[in-house]
Amino acid sequence: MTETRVPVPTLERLAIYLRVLLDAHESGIQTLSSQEIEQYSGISAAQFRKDLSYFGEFGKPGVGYSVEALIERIERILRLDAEQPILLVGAGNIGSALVGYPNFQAHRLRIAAVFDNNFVKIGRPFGDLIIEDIARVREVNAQIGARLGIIAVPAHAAQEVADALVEAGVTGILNFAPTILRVPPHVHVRNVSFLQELAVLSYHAVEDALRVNGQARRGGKDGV
Amino acid sequence: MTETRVPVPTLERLAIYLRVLLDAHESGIQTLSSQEIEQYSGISAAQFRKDLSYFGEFGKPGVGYSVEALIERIERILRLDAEQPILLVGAGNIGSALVGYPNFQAHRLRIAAVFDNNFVKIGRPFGDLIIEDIARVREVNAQIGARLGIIAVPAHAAQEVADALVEAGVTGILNFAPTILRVPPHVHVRNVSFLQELAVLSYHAVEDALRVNGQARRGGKDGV
DNA sequence: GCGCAATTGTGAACGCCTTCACAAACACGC
DNA sequence: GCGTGTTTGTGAAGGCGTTCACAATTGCGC
Repeated sequence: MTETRVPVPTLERLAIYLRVLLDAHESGIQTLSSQEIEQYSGISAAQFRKDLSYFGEFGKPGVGYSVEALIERIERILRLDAEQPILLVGAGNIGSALVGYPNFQAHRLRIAAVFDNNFVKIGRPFGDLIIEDIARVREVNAQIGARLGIIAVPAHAAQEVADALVEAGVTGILNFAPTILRVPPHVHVRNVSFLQELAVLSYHAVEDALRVNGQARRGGKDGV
Repeated sequence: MTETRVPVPTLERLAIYLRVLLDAHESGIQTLSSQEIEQYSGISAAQFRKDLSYFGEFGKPGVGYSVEALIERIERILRLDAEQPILLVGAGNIGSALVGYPNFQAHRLRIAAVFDNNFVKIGRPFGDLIIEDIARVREVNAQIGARLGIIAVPAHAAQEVADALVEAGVTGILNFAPTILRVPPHVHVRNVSFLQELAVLSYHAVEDALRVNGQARRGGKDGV
């Protein structure tokens, strides 16, 4: 039933292509070959063509891809052709950064409401918005109809917020809290974890430093 | 030469295990089986055991893993056993959120210096730190010796900052700017892209909504 | 119109990570 | 001590996404 024919990595790359194409469009470029897209995106030409092939044919052999048409196509695929309202929960540091993030606009993503559970914050302005009570999320989203939500609260509160968002009709959650969220199968979660990213970099950065210094790795697997 | 024996996904999961283990440790739990870790982390027991096998043996058959010892082991693998200083570039919204992010501490990650190129900001306090001139990054890092850097500047300035960080001795970069960074082969980059994450969610959220409504997909691949 | 150069779309080969399945190791009770 | 139940560590199998390679298609110049 849940036919996820399109690989998730492909979707992730579509967003990258879109960015490259928007840049090119702004520069007045009208046509791009997969080869050129490789130059700008760092993703191989073959990969690009394969990714697009999941959604049909679009380029012209010997010519390439129409920048404008491809932008429209990818936007339609990613449902970024119409404005996507988003519910933000958590009016703290991260929430603040997100409200002020300038790049959403270009992708027609808009934070349509902000929630918190701290009664001191509720009612206060937050960017262009007023912080609302998380208890009212369902009520508010009955008006907005958002399918996307962002969780930017401390880890211990994240699950509760996730439940509330799902209750309110959200089917896609971007989670900044360092916790595993339990959600119904029809809801998609993507986690953003600075710590995880930094941990991976930490491993590589120092690992490489040891190699560069010509320092021998202590023998066997145990020498880590 | 560059023997990356350990898969990157494994490293990403190590950070997750570490979090689970730290939680368990705090709860006074002394031993965990791979089965129980699956419960808490959402990652399969087999995967967990396989991941650990890259670094040697550690559990005891019939018993499980010592929480405390495993924490130490993973911290050593990820180089989080000693404090890791980090250079942050960009004293804007995102930079502000990062400086205020409370969870770094538990992983011994510390933002050791903040840089910007805006002379209005330079010299001002930023969290516990004073904003320094990005032009001095090399000089400053000669003292700090950081191998990790975070780029939290607008896309158009990101490449220049990356070059400066590499010059200053950084070998791992966490990039928040929506651009592909060109770096020497010994430098590792990981990108954090809210837009990309939201785009993927946008696809799924609406895709599923259509299915739930029982709305037939328009025929063929083109019906996207 | 026709040959040539460029570029697409895609089946097939490949490689890598995940999952499986089981022998080996250990605790515990009797 | 020995049998039983549990859990680990890991080769082998499997699945999935990437890369390869090439036939098909188009533009362009002559």
